[in-house]
Amino acid sequence: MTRKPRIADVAQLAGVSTATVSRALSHPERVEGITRSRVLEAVAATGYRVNAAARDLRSRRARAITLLAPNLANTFFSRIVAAVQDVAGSAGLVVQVSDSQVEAARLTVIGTDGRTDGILLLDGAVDPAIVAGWAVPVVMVCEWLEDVELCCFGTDNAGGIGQAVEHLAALGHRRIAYLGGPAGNVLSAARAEGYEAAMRRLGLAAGAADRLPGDFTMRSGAEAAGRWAATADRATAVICASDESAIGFVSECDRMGFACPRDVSVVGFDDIEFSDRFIPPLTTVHQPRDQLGRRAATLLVAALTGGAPLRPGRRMLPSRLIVRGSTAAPS
Amino acid sequence: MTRKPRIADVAQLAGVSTATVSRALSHPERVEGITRSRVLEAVAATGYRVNAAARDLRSRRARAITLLAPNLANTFFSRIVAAVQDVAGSAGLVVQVSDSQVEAARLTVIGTDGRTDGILLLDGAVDPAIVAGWAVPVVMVCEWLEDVELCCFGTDNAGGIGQAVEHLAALGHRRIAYLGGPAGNVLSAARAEGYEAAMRRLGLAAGAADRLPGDFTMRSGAEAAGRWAATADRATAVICASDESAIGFVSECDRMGFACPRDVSVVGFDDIEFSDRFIPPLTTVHQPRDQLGRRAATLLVAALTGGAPLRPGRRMLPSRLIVRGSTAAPS
DNA sequence: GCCGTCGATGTAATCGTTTACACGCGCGTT
DNA sequence: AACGCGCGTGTAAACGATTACATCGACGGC
Repeated sequence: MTRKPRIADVAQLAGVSTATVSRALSHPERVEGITRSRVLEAVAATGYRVNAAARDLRSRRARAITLLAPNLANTFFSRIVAAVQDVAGSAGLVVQVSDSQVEAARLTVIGTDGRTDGILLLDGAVDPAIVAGWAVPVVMVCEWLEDVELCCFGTDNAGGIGQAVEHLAALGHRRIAYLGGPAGNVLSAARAEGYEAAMRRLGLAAGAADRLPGDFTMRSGAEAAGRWAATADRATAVICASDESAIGFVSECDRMGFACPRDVSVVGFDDIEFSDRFIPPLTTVHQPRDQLGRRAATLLVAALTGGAPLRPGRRMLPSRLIVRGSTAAPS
Repeated sequence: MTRKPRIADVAQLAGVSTATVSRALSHPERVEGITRSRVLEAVAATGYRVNAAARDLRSRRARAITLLAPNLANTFFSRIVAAVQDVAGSAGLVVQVSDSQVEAARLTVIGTDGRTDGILLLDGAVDPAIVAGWAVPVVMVCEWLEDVELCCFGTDNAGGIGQAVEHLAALGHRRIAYLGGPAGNVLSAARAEGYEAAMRRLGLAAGAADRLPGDFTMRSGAEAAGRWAATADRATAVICASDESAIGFVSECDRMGFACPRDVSVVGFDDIEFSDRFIPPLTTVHQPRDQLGRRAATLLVAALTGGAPLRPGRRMLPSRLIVRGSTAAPS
């Protein structure tokens, strides 16, 4: 078997220089039509493929972007991954994924070894010093870093929760509990604030027992249900910081003999695919994950290819309450 | 600002040759202790990071593997992505992801441009000719290519469905319908065969109306529910080719006023995270997705780093029916 | 007829490593 | 003493593209 064809082989076969071959492939408009077709013929004849490493080395670009998320298995993130892959792929960029919760050393390397041209960061809990050390542009999605000026896409968390509180209040609920997200998470904080603000605005009091600890997971939702059931004077509605925790909550309620929405109204956050098919269908705050991923990726790609500067600032897409079957008037 | 430090800068500062620096970093055992520490000091002092493109070019390795799946947004695949990323990351390899349903040209390039050292293919529907054209080792996960000899990890599909049929039969069901997967999919075929075989084995007849078309999605499950409800002599149990379609089926039944398992028993396939928290909790065939991803990745990584040959053949992990609340004796 | 310009192409330097090979040295063996 | 060996290190040749710069005609304006 013969060795892999190089650009020189193509050049020889086409009777031109390697420079012309290179140009014919990456800047077709710069070579004359007849030459170009001769080159393309030779490429086809030899089965030549450009060697990405050589190209990357010389042109100092990796033609790849990296997506960093705290939990790739999560259905919330995977939808974003898909959107990002779609736009990056169309732009000829490879998408690399990595868990953002690895040792600092590995995280540092990602942004400094030249294997990636830009980073999409979906985790607001990474050390800002590491992010600052990266040599490539960064766009944050969903979450953000508190004290760092970055370009960032997210949804209006407080506003979404506000709509949920209003919806429940309009149904007649007065005791509305809140099942929060993990401590230290920026989304947790923003959503909790949205809850507190809306409750105050509507003149509703939230007692200590109405603030349930959680961490976005189904398990934490189920645990919260136990806690909720154990309180003497139960809230008639619960707003959950994520759909997963809402599903955990409702499912555990069901196991304990409480029905939703008969005994308790429940609102989620995210509008993941399953929410619509849960029983009851989950009332939830829709987050345009596809849009989020798509727009963030588009911006990053533009910054890389067009050199359009990446202006810092939080771009918040509106969130919207989707009313389904898990909320009803208190009985 | 000064330019990025190169290996020569480190070498100069440490008073050694670039070869020694390179060795100190990639083959520490080949340089003497004192020299090595001098080099490491210099690396720290200069803030040097090896340039991945140069390294890849010279060593003809990409230090990356690529995962190809038909739908990255799907929660079924994302769990596998996470597992793969975990083992590859620990081995120092980057994971690239891509949609396997793109034009042939893009798919071809993936395996021939030297940006990846190996491919994890989760799609049994790609053109075998393309796969054959790839220059790197391939491991298939979950699905497989019918006529190509590849190393492949999967679960015992027919066996899993068999257990489901037996379980339902033991509960007293005689009319057991089957909601299939997309036509042309190898898993669909294997599971459908498992259904037919088990029905025959147990002496149960499956009528035409008992074979419902589907494509693994929730939507198709919901549609199947409509079809099921419309048949005169309804099956008392339905086995679905995926959890998603099972969830779609049950949820649509609920909307039509049929309760599960009171009016119909339903079994899923996959055991995705939500199944356990669905209402009712879904009886389903467990697929060890984490194990599947982990083992496939481990094997591929071993083949790449150790040069262990990748022996073709289907490695089928056992599947296991998890009995939960969506199945009961017919009423 | 001369000169400037422009477009197409070739020449060769360059990107930053890794690694085959050479070299020098110390040591144990014959 | 001669030799072989192994170890640690240096020298320099790859790896395979891209691209700045040079070259060469053709062409148009004066």
